[in-house]
Amino acid sequence: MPDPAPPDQAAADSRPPRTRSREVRRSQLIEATIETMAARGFARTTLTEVARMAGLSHGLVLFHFETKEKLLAETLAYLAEEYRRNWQDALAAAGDEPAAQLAALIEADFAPGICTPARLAAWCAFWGEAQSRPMYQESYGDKDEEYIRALEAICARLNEAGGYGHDVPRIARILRLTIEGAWLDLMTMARPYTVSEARDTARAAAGLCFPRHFPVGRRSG
Amino acid sequence: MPDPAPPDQAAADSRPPRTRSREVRRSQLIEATIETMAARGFARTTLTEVARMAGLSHGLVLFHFETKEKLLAETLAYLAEEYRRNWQDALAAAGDEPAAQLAALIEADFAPGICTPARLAAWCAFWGEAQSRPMYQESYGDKDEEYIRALEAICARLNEAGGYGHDVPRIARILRLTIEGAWLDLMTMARPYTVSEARDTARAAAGLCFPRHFPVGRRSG
DNA sequence: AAATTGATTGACAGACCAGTCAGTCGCGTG
DNA sequence: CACGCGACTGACTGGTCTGTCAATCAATTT
Repeated sequence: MPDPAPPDQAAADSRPPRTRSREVRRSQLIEATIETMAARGFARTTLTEVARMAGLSHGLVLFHFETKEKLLAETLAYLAEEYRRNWQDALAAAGDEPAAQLAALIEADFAPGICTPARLAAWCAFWGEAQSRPMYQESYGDKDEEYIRALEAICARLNEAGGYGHDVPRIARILRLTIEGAWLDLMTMARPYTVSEARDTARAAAGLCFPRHFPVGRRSG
Repeated sequence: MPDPAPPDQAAADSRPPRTRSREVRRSQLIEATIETMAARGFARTTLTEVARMAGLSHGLVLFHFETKEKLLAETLAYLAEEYRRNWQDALAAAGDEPAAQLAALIEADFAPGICTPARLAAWCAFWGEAQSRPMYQESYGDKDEEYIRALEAICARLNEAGGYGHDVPRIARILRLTIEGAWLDLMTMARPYTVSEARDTARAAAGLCFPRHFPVGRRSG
């Protein structure tokens, strides 16, 4: 029933306070969870720490999420959804050419909103714990499968257009592993390289797979 | 691993019992730690659970390792050393041809003694927690750097021999990411593929990088 | 202004866990 | 045989963490 929408920024706070506050708090607590997991890892992430990161009491975390388990599950779902929307939007904006689509996919995976230190670290933390928790695997298992399907479709079109004669699922897997791996290298490596170097590595892999579509870039401008 | 030490051999007990028993127990407890981490993840690995997995009391774990932290650190060091020796032995046995060396490296990474469900899962668990714990990163940071150096050296020789004109560090990184990624896919994927399919993917990546040395694989052998 | 409703707090309870310790067991030695 | 010593056990402790709850606060509504 609340519908008034004055576009004033101070007025934004005067929106229906109960229901809206609920969503604001949940997002805020999920962000705090990501930060905490990045800083302390999965095992040492406590509700008290999450609450302190958000500047709130730990009772409130339970008020909004009921259990710690649910908070973590929702945080993972939040990350997975954010990731999915990111590449899907990029793909939708890339037009119909498969080469442009693949380039857009690579670009999207290293976009600054997604490829953040805290988010990378949180992904790693979840990922390490997930294989012993089926509930977590579902959240990003679906996301991965969708991504794989999209990538294979693009590779199939490139493969046909260029007459490369590749084993499409396998070539798509090599590309995915390079992208994901470069992504995670940014987190793992003792001496990390830059995001743009990671992206260039992924592009180089695309060049190996489809040289006629991604001309092998000597490192020039 | 030449010495998995199957228990229940009366002959094994005839050796100096105190000192040797100490080593046997430590290995046994480290193996139990790997199993426990694979089954329950890092966060839910408790000393009591490790002890029960080994059929011993939890007090004994502390007797041999002093603290839980040290147990985990030694388990990670154990895994890292096992991994390192595996590929270095394979490399040493591969002769002088860089193509054979690269093939041996790939083969070694998917060898049955190393590429075990429990070991893969334990690696994942450590890996997810490590980025918030510098002490862990050291253990496998060194190992990784050694591996990278070896792989780059091989790639450099192949690159020169075949006149490929590759950016060597980058091409070596693509290969490493494919190998590591395929390795971890075995753990992560909701619908996992087989070890031999993972290995074939790594070989296919080698074929993309060095087609004249790794003729695009119809299945050989 | 009083009442209502939902958000928020912090003290508290119950559970669990790492680490301690006093004592037991088993084997080799004097 | 008795003694010593190292391996081993399990009850116990102190601390921490999750989850509960009654009280409080803020924003509407009556």
